[in-house]
Amino acid sequence: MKIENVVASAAVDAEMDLDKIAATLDNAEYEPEQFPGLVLRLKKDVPKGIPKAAILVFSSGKMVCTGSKEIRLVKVALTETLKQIRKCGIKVKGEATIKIQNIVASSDLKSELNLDKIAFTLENTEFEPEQFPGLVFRVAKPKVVFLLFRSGKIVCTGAKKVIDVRRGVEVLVKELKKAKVL
Amino acid sequence: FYRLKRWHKQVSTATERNLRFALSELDRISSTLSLPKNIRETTALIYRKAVTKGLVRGRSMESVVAAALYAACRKHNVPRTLDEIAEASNVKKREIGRTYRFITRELKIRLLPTSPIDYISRFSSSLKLSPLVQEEAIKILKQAQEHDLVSGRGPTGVAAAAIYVSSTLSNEKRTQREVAEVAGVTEVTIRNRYKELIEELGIADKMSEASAKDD
DNA sequence: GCTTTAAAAAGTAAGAT
DNA sequence: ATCTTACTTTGGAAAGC
Repeated sequence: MKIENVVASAAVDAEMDLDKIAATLDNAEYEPEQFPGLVLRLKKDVPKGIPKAAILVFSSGKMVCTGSKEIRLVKVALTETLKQIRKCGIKVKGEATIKIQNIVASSDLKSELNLDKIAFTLENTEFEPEQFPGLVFRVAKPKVVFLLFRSGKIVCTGAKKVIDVRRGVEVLVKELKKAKVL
Repeated sequence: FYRLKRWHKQVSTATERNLRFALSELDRISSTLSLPKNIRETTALIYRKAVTKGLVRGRSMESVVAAALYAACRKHNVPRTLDEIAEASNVKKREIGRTYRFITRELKIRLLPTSPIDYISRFSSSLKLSPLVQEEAIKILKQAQEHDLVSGRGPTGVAAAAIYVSSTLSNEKRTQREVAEVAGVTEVTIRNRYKELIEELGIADKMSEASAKDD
């Protein structure tokens, strides 16, 4: 499995002056009429060790970090975000409290899938080719959702821990084998 | 007691009013799509179940009617595309699809994916193709199913490709543009699907011979 | 429910060349 | 005809409508 994206929420104990940040940083977008959060885009900078990510900053000091390819990089991105915010003259104490909210991963079962048969055999699935070419497979424990494609490529989303992705794949494979579709 | 009585009365009145509006909306969409009575009845049945389960809360009545209609057409094997229903109603395609998946999940209605075969007669009629060409298109689709060339692709695109191939193989040729028009897909899609069909089904030679000739 | 963010899968679409 | 860009689906948080 390859992690493609990590979404995390974070918070710092400080009020954010979004107008001030938007006026100071050129990598920030702020359209309060459209969305209450300020969008801060970090571009990948290998020498500085900065990963690509997009951070939504709210006036309450709460934030959302998206786009990380590794769990570890969420903290790196948020640390850089606070650094830039402080550079705007806003005082922020300490580090942000981080909580991973969603992990998106992809993989390849290395076997073509008969989605019609899977949809017909398993109840926890949805398959509407007119609307989307992938089959939706919901796993209760761990609570994750898979998108299965006829090529055998799969996407896992909804996981809050990396181990949930692994366990989810185990459940998925077990179910597919039980239904003799893999 | 009076209070409870009045509450019942108000609820049933509100429900009836909702149902009346829903049925008039259903009639309006049905007539623009000229759908038969049995489909309107199935749609009304699904809509009533949705209301009973409180599935209309939080979304527009129109979207639920449109979604129920989409489901009813599929159930009777005379599918209308989301685009067609979106055009006949004032609901966006995306919203109808979401609502359809929602009520279908909640009411535990499981419908098989739409088969391209169910689109053949309607598309062929629009193209004024003979029953012979239609039957050939259906034969191609059955072979396509065996070769797993249907699953995961849009049903209308596959149906359009089959019609394009069968008409090309006959003396009732239709252009990709004409077929694309009635099927509501692009010529690029027909091209992608029909190339896959003739290659996998081994009728590529027959196709190139046929397209070289005139009607 | 919606709005905004990011990313993958595969199919389809639209506009440009 | 082919390329590029973009939209469909899945999941989750943020503040406000």
